[in-house]
Amino acid sequence: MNFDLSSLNPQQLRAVVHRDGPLLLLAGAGSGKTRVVTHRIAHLIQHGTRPEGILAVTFTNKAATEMSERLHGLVGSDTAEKVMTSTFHKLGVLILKRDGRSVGVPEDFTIVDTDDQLTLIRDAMRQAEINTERYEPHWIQYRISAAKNAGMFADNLGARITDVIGQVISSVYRAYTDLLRRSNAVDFDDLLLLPLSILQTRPSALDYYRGRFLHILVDEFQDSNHVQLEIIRLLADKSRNVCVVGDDDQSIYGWRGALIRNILEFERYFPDATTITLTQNYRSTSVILTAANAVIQHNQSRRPKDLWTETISDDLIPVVQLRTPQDEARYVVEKIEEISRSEGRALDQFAILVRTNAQTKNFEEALRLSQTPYHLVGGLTFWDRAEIKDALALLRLLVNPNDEVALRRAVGVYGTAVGPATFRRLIDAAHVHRRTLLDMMENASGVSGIGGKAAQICEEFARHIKSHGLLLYPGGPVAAVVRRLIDSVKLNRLLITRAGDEEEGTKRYSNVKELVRSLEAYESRRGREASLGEFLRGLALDQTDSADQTDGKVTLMTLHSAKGLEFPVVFLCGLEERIVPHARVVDEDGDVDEERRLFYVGMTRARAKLILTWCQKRERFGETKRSIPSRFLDELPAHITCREDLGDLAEPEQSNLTSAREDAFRRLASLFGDV
DNA sequence: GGCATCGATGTTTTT
DNA sequence: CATCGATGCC
Ligand SMILES: Nc1ncnc2c1ncn2[C@@H]1O[C@H](COP(=O)(O)OP(=O)(O)OP(=O)(O)O)[C@@H](O)[C@H]1O
Repeated sequence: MNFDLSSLNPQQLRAVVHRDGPLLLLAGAGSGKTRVVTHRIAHLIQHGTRPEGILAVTFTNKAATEMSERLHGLVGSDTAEKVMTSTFHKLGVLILKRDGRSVGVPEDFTIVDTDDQLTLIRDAMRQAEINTERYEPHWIQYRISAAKNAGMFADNLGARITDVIGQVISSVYRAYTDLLRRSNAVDFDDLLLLPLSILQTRPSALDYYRGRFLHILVDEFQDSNHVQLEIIRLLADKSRNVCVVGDDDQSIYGWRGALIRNILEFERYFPDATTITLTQNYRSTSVILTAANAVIQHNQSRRPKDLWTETISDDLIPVVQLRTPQDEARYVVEKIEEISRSEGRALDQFAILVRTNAQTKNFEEALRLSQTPYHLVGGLTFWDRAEIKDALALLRLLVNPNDEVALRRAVGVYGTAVGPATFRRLIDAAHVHRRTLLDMMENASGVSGIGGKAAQICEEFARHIKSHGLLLYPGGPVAAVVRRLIDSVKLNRLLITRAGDEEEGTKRYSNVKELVRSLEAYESRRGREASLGEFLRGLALDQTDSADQTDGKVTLMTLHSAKGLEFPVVFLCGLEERIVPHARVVDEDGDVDEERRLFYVGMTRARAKLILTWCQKRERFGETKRSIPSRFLDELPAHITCREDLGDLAEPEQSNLTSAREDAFRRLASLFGDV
């Protein structure tokens, strides 16, 4: 073990060695919360706790990886590997795999993504006879998700909200759940809700997990929702060994059900909790911290904190005005080169943070053009390509022949002649005969209403899937079977036909081969433990390309993805009204304070240098519109910022102001008949 | 039942 | 502007 308690300040030390009962560490950005978590784990292990008995939960994969890496450095790889560092959703998969049968989920379940979810919601609306014109499927999807995050099943929701809208949502929710279960599938929210339900209703399961996880630690607890809190509550109820850390000022997931009160009122849920706060920031310079503190001060309800730092700096924070996002990207890339050269910083010390994934496009172009190595976090990935989803649909079917969404997609690729009507008949027949959809397809000619051509294609397709499905068995080869299936359906030709262009089709097929390579890599990693189902579930949960090295590369990502990370030099870009705060929040009377927290999170990622930029013009939905700087920029103390104007348009704020003033003047003048 | 064209809608943010 | 679903024609 390679860790040293003397590297902690007295408060941190107290938290690390705290023994009896629940512990809450509520502290500001960069005060060493995550460091406490990792050191606490190391300390527990050193004092005899089995590493397997420790569960460290985070909310994002990146945070889990980060935690795991820090742990490796502290206790060595062999030990670190045994500690269960996981996201809540991964933990949910673990519980569902072991105990899902009691809630109607088989071992080899499918996890549907948000696209599939929407497809299913549309189906469910049709089934529940809800007009898709009258109710926006997206909105229903959102409402169902919100209900799930609040711990409600369809019946709970229907009983609780008795007005028409509540009934509409709960009826779709019910039909949607039926569809999911019939497909042996769950959605992301189910990965939390169903495990909670298991823990609540199956005492033997609860006992098992309580015995397994003797110590629980949760990072970024301000982002927990109702269901997550309840899971922790149940798991820790007996041992009382729970340590949660977080910062109310960094709560940025309210839109997916996170409740700040989970952390602010922690003592209500764990009455015997000890609370420790940390006030020294070890990350940022005084200038950056002063700026961040000044901004977050504008939020109404928050726990006041007095964060301070010893790192004095007199570098002002540039607030740079650019003309267009293209200019902005070029400027940032040039600046990175310049700073990198003058200060001898490697490129992995730089991060470009933006509000939306769409904003990354211009930066990618500029980075590529200047041949600056970069790495993009999140956004649309390799796995979102149509041909990859097509191929994945085939794999999903191998594992789970009930996966309706996958079947529809896969058949569509395999051949024409099978459309919605055929599908409907198959589903109905499967229902009547209580067989899987794939079984019905195999005997499609026996289903009334399905004609020769369609039946033939169905049967052919079903035989491909079935015969290859038989080749999969526990401990057996995986990638080899998949390769065989892809050859036997002649995916290569199918993709070329579909693309209508040899070259394009071949390109798509090479992406599929890339997918197979990734499966091979997974298989050699897991050896005989490898299973296609696990590979697919892992992919649903985490689409990070593990081959994408971050060393020596600039990081480009959204503010949300940046939480918990730190970089010596941070660029916060696109700081305009309608971006930060986002238009949707402003227009729909949303939570502007959460947007401010997002800005705060961004600023506090920076260790040494923070550079803020905004553009005068920006394209939205094809048309270029004038932008004005984010209101949050006005909240920065003027004496620590330095405004730079690299735009070429007249100040829009001023011209607006002027014209408004002129307007008022004219109106006033007209009253006196003096125009 | 497939296929082309048209039009609405969307870019928050993640698992 | 680009995607995706709905509509209508073959
Ligand atoms: N006692 C300490 N002495 C020196 N450095 C420290 C100390 N505590 C924390 N740090 C350093 O400060 C930085 C921030 O720590 P950490 O990431 O744990 O903070 P955090 O509170 O989790 O931050 P955030 O909430 O903003 O994600 C890290 O680089 C960490 O190594």
